[in-house]
Amino acid sequence: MSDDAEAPRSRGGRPRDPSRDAAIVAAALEVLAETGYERMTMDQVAARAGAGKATLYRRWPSKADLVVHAVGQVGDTPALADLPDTGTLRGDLLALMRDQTPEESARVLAITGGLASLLSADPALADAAGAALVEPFVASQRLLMQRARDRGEVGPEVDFETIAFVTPSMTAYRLIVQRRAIDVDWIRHLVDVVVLPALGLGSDGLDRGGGA
Amino acid sequence: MSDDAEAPRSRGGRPRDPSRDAAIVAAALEVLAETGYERMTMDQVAARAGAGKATLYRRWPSKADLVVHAVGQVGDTPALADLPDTGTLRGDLLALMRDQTPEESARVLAITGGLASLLSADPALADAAGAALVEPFVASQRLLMQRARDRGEVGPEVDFETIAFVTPSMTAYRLIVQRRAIDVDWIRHLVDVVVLPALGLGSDGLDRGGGA
Amino acid sequence: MSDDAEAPRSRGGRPRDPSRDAAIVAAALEVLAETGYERMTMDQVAARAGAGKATLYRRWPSKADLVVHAVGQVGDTPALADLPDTGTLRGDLLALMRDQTPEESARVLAITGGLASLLSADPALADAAGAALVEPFVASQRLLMQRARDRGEVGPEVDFETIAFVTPSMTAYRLIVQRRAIDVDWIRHLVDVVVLPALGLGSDGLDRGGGA
Amino acid sequence: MSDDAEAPRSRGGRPRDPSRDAAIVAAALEVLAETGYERMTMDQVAARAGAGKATLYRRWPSKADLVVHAVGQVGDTPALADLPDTGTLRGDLLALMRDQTPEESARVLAITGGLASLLSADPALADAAGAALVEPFVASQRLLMQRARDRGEVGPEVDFETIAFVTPSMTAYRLIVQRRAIDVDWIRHLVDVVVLPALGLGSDGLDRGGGA
DNA sequence: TGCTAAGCGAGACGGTACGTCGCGTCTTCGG
DNA sequence: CCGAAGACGCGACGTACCGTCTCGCTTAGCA
Repeated sequence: MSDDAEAPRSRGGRPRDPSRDAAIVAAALEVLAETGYERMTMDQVAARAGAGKATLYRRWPSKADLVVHAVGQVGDTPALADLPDTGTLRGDLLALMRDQTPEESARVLAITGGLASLLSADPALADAAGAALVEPFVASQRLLMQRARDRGEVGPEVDFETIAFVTPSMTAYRLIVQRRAIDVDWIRHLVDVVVLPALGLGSDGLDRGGGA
Repeated sequence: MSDDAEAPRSRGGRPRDPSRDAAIVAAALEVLAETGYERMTMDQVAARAGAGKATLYRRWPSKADLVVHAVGQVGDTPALADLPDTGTLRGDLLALMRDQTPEESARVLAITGGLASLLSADPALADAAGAALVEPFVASQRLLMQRARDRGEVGPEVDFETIAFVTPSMTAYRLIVQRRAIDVDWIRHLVDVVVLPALGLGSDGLDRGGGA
Repeated sequence: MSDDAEAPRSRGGRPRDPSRDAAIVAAALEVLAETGYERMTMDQVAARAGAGKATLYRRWPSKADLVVHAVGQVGDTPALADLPDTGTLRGDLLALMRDQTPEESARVLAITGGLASLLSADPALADAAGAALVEPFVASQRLLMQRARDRGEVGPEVDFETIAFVTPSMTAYRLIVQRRAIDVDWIRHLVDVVVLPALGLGSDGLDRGGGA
Repeated sequence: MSDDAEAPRSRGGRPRDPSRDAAIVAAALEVLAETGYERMTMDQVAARAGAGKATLYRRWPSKADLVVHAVGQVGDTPALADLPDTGTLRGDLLALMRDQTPEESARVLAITGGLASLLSADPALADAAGAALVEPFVASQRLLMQRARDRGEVGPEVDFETIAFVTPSMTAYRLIVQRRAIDVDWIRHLVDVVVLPALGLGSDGLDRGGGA
């Protein structure tokens, strides 16, 4: 990845005001959470950010791009580096979700709900959104499982490719279709009932009973 | 309480032409599959149905309502009565998907992709869409599992509530986010690697290896 | 004028209810006076007449035709036979307008105002409207003048063709453009100041002073 | 009290492009002359002006308002300052109409015909149309007569208020109801047969014979 | 210090789709 | 076959939003 792909700042002229980026993204997320993607308008966002529309379009080429970028900011994308390490896969998977306060969860719910529209707006955009929002999530799942295999916790024959999508898929479904928040109990239940069994980590005193 | 709770006004006036409903819904699904929700226009649908726009709006109050209704029709909602009965849960779950020809699958993919926008347009609408499209799917999963329990194939302690959502969730994710079609191999892999293990039906000669 | 131009009432079937004609025309005039031609709708007229729209269109081929017919009814078109005969042209011309009560005048004002739209809707229609509404008026002017000439009151060289249009034109202008009612004073002023001088009947003790 | 009582908001924002006003008004007049008010559509006007519909509606709140304004522009309102001055009232009145080329006359005919609809659309609109189109015409008549009085050509007792309306009224009638163009012969006949006699300017070698 | 190029808020602009409404026709029922 | 009721095809209306384009002003960085 070279640096030179960034020097079109020809010469002279007022530099962009970085404070506008933050204001616009914040306004976009607010409006998105309040009204959903369809009903959110660029004028609304500009007005709430105290910006002109040209300032928005100077930074992002379209409403969809702005939203993808904004939403990408909110998911404090668990950096693959500092994933939790509790010693067991179960502990790791639960820890991954533990930080989510209820408020944060509600906010993500609202935004995610408002986001679904994007997925069909444009195939390329759907890919971008998927890559920006979901892939990091899938990647962390995969990485935790790989660590478990390295520890010998999981056998070498297990196929991660499908199982790594279980939690992201079901989380997305719950957020978007069911519009229900993600809480620790639900995550624990999902891990114990679906993910660990699929990985061959049987029912050893895990949560196996009924749940919502 | 009788079923025919439908005699709203009638007395006088030309009755609605039921053939228009069908024509409109068909046209809507065509256009939806071809262009996606955002680019589909009501004029387009009306023209293709050979109808006036007023005829559309007399039946559905908005574009979104029309689409939700139309999409609800397409799911040849597996009638809970005639679900497959192959003797084993695995056979049943695979048979559930077997009818899907590739063409049908591609069509569902196109429509589903075009539909995602709707989920955020209006919470009530999202509920309606969810209820019309996904709940029947979840219900058949649940019912097949219940039959397996009745046969003694699955223990009484297993929690269906979460597991019944695995296949619908992952199917939706694949269709909407990944935009990949559903084929039998993928379904078999999903069933063998995730669903059956979660139900306690271990790896007895099942597809357990890697897959896409 | 032969009778045979009227016998398409083929055979059998319920005869038309003549009371509907009157109800429809009355309703049309009401709505026309209240809202003007543009804002008057056929549904409105039908509803007020307690009729179905088909009943309207069975009698008149279009909204414009209905209105022309209806307005033609209101102008109790001075039958050329029983024109007033006071012995002098001035007396005749004034008598022609004398019947108009203020209420009648206001009603004509309202309707005429609502009518103007018609004149441009369709050239043929404008002709029809002109023929039905204005020509009889012009004809009575012409006829009164002709009688005056026969009496020797007016010389044989005077050209009626233009002068017969003076009162109709100025009346129409006042009603449509100025939206002011026609009253006896105004008519007398018009006759004395414009019409009679044009006919060579000079200012002999006539109203010659200023007026509105 | 200064004249420039016009500084509504300004501060910021792109100013309205005055060239759009002209283009829109021109397009409106073209379409109006070609098709009449009823058949003229705002999309048509916008397309021909190379403008968006919003640009039309930003300036005029409705189709009717646009047309009234546009038609008001067409009347190359004989500036009261440079009215003809031939030395006699008859010469002045004829000169007033002389500039009208046949093409201009046909154009005015087409537009005026297309305009009549408006008169009933809304009383206020009718007033506006009257004020914009007819009042200047009446005013020039009145002014020419006043000059004749100042010259001693016309006696001080003659009432202009009614006579000034004769030519405008009869012109409007001819244009709108009869849909016939205005030509010099007809004007001369009108002046000689009606207007001058009403002013007490007798038949001294004037056109007094029959005419259309 | 003053010049210049670019950023900025504001909002007009060309398009395009929306959802509504009116016309004139057609289709049911009951008389 | 008439009449009330009202659905139908068509097409224009006026509104709203997108993404672009001016305006007049402000704000660096280079001279």
